[in-house]
Amino acid sequence: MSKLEKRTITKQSEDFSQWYLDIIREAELAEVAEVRGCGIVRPYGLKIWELIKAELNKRIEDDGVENVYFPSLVPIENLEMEKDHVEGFSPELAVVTHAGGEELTNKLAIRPTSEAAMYKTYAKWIQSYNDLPLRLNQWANIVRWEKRPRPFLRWSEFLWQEGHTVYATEAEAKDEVQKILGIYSDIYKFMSIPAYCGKKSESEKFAGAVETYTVEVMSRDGKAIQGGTSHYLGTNFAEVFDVSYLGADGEKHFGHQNSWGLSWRSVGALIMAHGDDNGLRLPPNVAPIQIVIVPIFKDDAGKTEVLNYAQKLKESLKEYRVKIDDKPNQTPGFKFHYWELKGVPIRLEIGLQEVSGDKVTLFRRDNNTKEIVLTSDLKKRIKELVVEIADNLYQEAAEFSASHIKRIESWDEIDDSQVWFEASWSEDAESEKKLKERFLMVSRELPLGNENKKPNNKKCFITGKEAKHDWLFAKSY
RNA sequence: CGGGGUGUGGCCCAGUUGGUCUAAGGCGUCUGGUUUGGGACCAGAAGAUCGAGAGUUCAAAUCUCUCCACCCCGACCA
Repeated sequence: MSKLEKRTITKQSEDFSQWYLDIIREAELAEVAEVRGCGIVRPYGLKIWELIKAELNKRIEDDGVENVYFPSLVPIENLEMEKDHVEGFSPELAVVTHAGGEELTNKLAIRPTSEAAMYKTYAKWIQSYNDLPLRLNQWANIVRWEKRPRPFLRWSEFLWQEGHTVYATEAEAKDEVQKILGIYSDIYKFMSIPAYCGKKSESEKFAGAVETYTVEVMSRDGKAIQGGTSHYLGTNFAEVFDVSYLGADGEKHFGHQNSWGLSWRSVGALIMAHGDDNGLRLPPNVAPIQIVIVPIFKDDAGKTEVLNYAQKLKESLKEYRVKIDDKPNQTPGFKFHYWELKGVPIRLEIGLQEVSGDKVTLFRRDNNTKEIVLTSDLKKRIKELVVEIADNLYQEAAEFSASHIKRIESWDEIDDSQVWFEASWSEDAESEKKLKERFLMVSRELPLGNENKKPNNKKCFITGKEAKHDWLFAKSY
């Protein structure tokens, strides 16, 4: 019973929201900042983001995108140039009104996204079709004064990557939208999370976009998290900022633009997709520490022997992120719990038993099981396990997601149980509003595979009118 | 912006019909010692102008007023 009292994490089944906050605090990922809605991301939490970032950066650079950096302050009139854009973002703008001890004549917004910050410059850089395509990306901080912040998922200030590209033709631009969507989906797979790719409805798309594509992932409480978006902007912004080029035909044309972004919200998705009642469960790809070695000893003689052995093991595992937890005055049991809470995928327990037997006791966090491995087999076993753990977490999440999407045919089948559902929909905006009002659910996406497919049911599940496609709906964060 | 709630050592919190409160307890921290195979134990220590201001009173963490901050449920939201 005394052990139960030491539990510092609320059970998922009791209060998922509290569980999430507990994990973030106890696993030392982040804490609430002095400024409302902002978070302080601690080293362990930031490292997870940096591992995601490194992988994503590599993929987009491999695809030919270059990194760039624009200022975080944007003249507010730039933001006001595109009508839908300003309507979408003005409520959540943070504005700088004073600087240098004086009131500014031209107010500056802290970027809520960078379309308006970048495209005037794009207009200068692009003169002819020979300057296209222009494919740039920036890693940046963003400020959006949301009414209801949430750690990682919706902080007032957050870090993300935003790609901004310009093509001569619609077809090329739309190709890229899909390619980026694929990269985002791969990034979630890199985190052992299945992503559902699809297109947003009219009401849910990005302010100023022609089309928004999204990757949606499922949290373990059955809610949806928008994991990244890839927008085709058409010539909406190009016409406003004069992003135009002289074509081979000698005529002026507007560029076809895309923007796409993925933020550290993905860290929140990672926590919610894999975490359990004992804490985080990190896939090896994004684990700040992939292997933790816990030495166990009784006296000074044993201590030296065990620590030497641990050191040797660490050196033999150089290709992994390995930590030896040799803190004195903490019992092995304490350390086991601590590193399980932090989600370290593999733990090696080493005591005199292991040293004398030339073996290690290995614990894997994904399924919480132990096995004994001969030291001679350790490298091979770990190489297998890194893959096995990632696959297992992916499988588990995929099965969970799939089993929590149900097909429904009519409004009457919807209940308040918070799971996703698929239904044939008329795509009528009013009906979506009605769904939101009654069940707090909205359309999540028109799945990629359903775009060119007839709906399963000819009748819309809300209006009874003609259905256009099969859509996914869910409550979301 | 509506509805609800909370502010007490680094963290969780007890105390709120005003009076041994000179503010209790747990976690953590520090010192010494014993320990270390699933959240160790003993002894000692440090650490709080009780969210802020004003007021009532012999007496305020406790009552009154004003303000501030944060959290939760919504509205809003790549």
